[in-house]
Amino acid sequence: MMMTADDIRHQGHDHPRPRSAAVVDDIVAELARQGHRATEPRRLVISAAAAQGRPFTAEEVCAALPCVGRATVFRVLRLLVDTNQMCRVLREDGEMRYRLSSAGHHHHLLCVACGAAADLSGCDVESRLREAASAVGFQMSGHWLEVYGRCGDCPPPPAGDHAGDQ
Amino acid sequence: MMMTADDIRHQGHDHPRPRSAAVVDDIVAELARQGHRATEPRRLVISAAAAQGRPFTAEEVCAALPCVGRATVFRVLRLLVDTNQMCRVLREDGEMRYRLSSAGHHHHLLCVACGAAADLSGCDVESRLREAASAVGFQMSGHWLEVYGRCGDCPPPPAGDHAGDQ
DNA sequence: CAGGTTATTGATACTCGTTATCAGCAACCC
DNA sequence: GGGTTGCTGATAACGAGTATCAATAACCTG
Repeated sequence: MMMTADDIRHQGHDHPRPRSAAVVDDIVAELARQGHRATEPRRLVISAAAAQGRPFTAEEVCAALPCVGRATVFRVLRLLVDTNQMCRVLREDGEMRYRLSSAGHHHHLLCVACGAAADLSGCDVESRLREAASAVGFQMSGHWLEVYGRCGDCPPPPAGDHAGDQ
Repeated sequence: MMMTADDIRHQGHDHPRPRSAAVVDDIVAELARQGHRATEPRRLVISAAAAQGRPFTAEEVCAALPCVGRATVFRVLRLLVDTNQMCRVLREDGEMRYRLSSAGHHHHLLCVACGAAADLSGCDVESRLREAASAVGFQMSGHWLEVYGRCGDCPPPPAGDHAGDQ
């Protein structure tokens, strides 16, 4: 009766083990390395997360996985965040979403048109901020940065318009 | 039976109209200019917000103003955010707080020790980000940045601990 | 591979912050 | 002063996330 993790990747690929399956395995392996069990619900949630093309909400995962309990979805997401395998993304309107990301510290480029996210790194904001902060006697220890705009795949808004966006 | 706005400023000042009263008047005037009525509950909420020394939650305002309904507190806070008289502040733990601020775009230095906030401006992160974003075909239109650390008034953490970095 | 431990699950009730509803009230304008 | 109509307060509802707890299933060990 239970769906398997592979049932989730229904993206039309012909390959028996698409990239997402490897991603799932990697994450599950990392969880195991940290003493967490490799359960089917976890695989399912991770797989569903990997299948998302953009930052997603817990609710979306719940909807995609009716066979997995709500509480479990939240638990797995939190576990992934706690083990640094997933990061939280703050949308411009204040909504918090999730995104798989095993990278270390980084920032996001969030497309306000299509909702896609890309990682931003190789940017030295950090040192700049540290300087500016210390100039007013503030010792910086961390920061949160999200960048909003329009990704390369989205057509620019018609010049001089007020329609079609908001 | 209703408290007046002035009853709220009980900070030990002797002046009949402390600075906060002027702040309240300014904000109420701006609201009026935009077609919103100058009601007593609004004055009370704004006054309570102005009395806060650091970013606050709606709950704190509710507690400080038992005579004002919960819904109204939230309504006024939202109105102030929508009219750009107040900004939202994201704490490191993800909690959202409010802060009066009529300034334009700016960022916050948030002290993780005492919870105080200071505005950060005169920092050219914006242009840096714009460059870094456009380098990957992303047209930046906005950003959200919070800086965490320790303000000048808070003693540095005891040497040799791990607090303060990540 | 059976068998025991124990982490994990799912259903549900609950919390918390915030918003919707709606009748009554009170700013504002004339 | 009196009428419009925006605003208020009480309350119900909401959405995201967590606590509870008995039942289940991973993993270890033999």
